[in-house]
Amino acid sequence: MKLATFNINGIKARVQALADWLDDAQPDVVLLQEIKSIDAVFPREVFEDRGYAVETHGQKSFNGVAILSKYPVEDVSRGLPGDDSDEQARWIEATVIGDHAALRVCGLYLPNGNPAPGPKYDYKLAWMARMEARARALLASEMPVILGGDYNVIPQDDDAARPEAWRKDALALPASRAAFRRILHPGYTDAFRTRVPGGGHYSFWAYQGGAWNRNDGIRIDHLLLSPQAADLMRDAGIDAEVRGQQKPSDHVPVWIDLAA
DNA sequence: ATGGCTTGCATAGCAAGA
Repeated sequence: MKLATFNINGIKARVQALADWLDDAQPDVVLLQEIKSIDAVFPREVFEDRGYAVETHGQKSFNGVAILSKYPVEDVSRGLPGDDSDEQARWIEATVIGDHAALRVCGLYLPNGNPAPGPKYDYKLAWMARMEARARALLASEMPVILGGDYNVIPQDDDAARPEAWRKDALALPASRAAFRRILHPGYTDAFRTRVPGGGHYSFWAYQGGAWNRNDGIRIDHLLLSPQAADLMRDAGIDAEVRGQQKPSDHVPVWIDLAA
């Protein structure tokens, strides 16, 4: 089973680019972020015609997450637990029934948090604390769990072409990195890191300043695997070439191959 | 860079992103 996460930066603007990548990469399960669409107008037929079940959790203009799956999907849950007043659409989870295992799959769009300090940064850290609680609860289920999405966290200096440029940014501040480690530490594995050590591998390049052509990127899209999911992993990678194609998102797909 | 692109939207300049 090939499972990917992809921040598409607006589904309306990215239908063609996303369809082209699906046809080329043939993922079985895709976690989408920043669909920037309400559920009612999400172009689900494009994906249903390709054999995907479509589950969305959108809102108007901003944020929004979705799951595409060629395998059956059960028990879909929308919204991150822990704050009933939070109306931002940043979390969706579902059970995907593979040929050999049932996986609990969570798609997430973690808040950016800039400018820091400030209320947006406070929201980011509070959201990460809620995610840590949910991640711990899922570990206790002993199912294979995948936490995939746009984390808006540069975990280490190796994950940025110019780490000094991000020193005071909400994506790399010590408190952001510590909160990321608190999610990881109870038992999750950063899938890409186990497969490819060292720097120079990114998942986002800004639209400004020729960032792609200068390879001035950051790695902020991650797939975290519970022990039971890590045991199933056969391979992991980043489809960086997608960033150089027509009308691209500023993020690219990050994927894993699972024996599931 | 005090944001140099890109997206969405009450379609005209904003807000938000990272």
